[in-house]
Amino acid sequence: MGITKTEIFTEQQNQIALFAKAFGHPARVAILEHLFSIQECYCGDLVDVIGLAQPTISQHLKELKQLGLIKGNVEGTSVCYCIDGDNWATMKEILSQFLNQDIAENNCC
Amino acid sequence: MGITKTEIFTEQQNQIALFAKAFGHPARVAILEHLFSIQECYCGDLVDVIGLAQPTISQHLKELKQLGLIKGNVEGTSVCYCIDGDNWATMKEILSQFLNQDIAENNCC
DNA sequence: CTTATTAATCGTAATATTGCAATATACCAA
DNA sequence: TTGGTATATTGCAATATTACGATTAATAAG
Repeated sequence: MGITKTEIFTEQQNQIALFAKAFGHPARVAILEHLFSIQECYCGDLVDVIGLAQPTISQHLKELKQLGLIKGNVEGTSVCYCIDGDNWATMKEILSQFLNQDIAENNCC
Repeated sequence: MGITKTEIFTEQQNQIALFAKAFGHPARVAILEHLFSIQECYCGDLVDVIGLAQPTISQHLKELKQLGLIKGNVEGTSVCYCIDGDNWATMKEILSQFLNQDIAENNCC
């Protein structure tokens, strides 16, 4: 059916999945890495750096913005994007808890 | 087009995206959380616990296994699944490096 | 051998995602 | 006002994902 049954999962499980999905495409990984490395940049810069069409980059930026991971600041005809540090920290905390679960030694495999 | 242009991204960016995609669905998050909490379990257990149909759970297990995050051990007609500790640690290292990037203080937003 | 049990696979429907051309919008400069 | 620039939005085609019924495969039990 292509539709995820979110209602049968906990809010925490859905939230982890939502954040993880943001990193589930290399273009969004590349956008975030670029933002980390140069602090701030414009949509057009990302189009040049990454090599996808402008509407495609714009769409990926929109998803990251809707999740709160980045912020956009209008400067004339340009929009300057950067990481939203507070929300990034929150997301990091949620994902880290999931990643850092303790692994048992004696299991079936 | 629905197809990701993996060839224009670095191997590291694609790998982060691949791992993140594994956590991009709450059913797989739930499967992994359950495996962490009880160390090992059978496919049928997960069907009961999570509430998706058996073929659906089997499909999610297959994806996690292909990525190397879990292992399956055949026991008669059952298959016992558990976390693959080594590969989990590798994945955790790769994702942590991405999540723990330093955030600049003075940016445009 | 027959039957039950468990999980994998196949086939398919419904929906989501990716990517881009075309267009729209918003702002600036002359 | 006109033209240029930067980004967002729309519409659409191609592909991927999610979910499950039906079936198959493999083993165990009687």
